[in-house]
Amino acid sequence: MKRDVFQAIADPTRRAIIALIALHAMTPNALAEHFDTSRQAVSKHLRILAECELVRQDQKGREIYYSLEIEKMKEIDEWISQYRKIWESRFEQLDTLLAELKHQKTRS
Amino acid sequence: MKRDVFQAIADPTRRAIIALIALHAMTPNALAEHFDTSRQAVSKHLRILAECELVRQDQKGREIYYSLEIEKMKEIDEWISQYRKIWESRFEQLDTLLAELKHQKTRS
DNA sequence: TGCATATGCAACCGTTTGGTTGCATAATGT
DNA sequence: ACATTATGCAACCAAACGGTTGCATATGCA
Repeated sequence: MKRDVFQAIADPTRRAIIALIALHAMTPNALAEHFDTSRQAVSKHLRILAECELVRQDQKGREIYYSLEIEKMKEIDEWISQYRKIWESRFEQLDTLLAELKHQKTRS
Repeated sequence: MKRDVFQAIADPTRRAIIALIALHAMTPNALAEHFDTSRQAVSKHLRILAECELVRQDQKGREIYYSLEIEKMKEIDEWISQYRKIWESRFEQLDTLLAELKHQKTRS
């Protein structure tokens, strides 16, 4: 069952999990307390996140600490960056247009 | 039926549609030729993209030209930017660490 | 006017999703 | 040793997803 990163971040609960473990590693139990779903549901979300390598697991005794694999987030950033280029270039175009208008006004 | 942007970009076909209409506006028929699904399936994807305001529709006669609403893409960029901050700060930390190590080596 | 074309919508269908409950396993503490 | 705690896994279920086909509507053209 191959899942990609975009599938993983589609669910709001998973995005919330990502936000939480980005700050510091957390156990499934600790995470579950932040949501009004069962611990097992959170565990399922973590499994999905682990499947596409968005989280790292560190076993400490019987506890497993999950933390964000920030490198994988770059994949999303790379995807959005191609569109960032578009709006940045449009902004530049607007910028030069405004400069031209200002120039015309000064001359009139 | 409220859908958010992350749901919308979760599907690979929709991401492909986004990539196509980012360059120039296209009709559903023209889009459908790029995929091996029915025109109606593409139409459904367009409806979902339109629901969360990721596309603009321009009617020209009986044709409807769909183009990317680039502003909405910034929403995704804003989300990812909070994590971009994390890996950039980590890179800086690594950078200063390397600088320190180099300094120590020079002094030894 | 009549016919082809472009599109959206509704109904249906198999698969996936996100949740639940129950159970098994392993580590901790008394 | 035994009860408690932390976790994952399997089975089940309703809802959503992504696709299909069929049909309705509206525009363009001869």
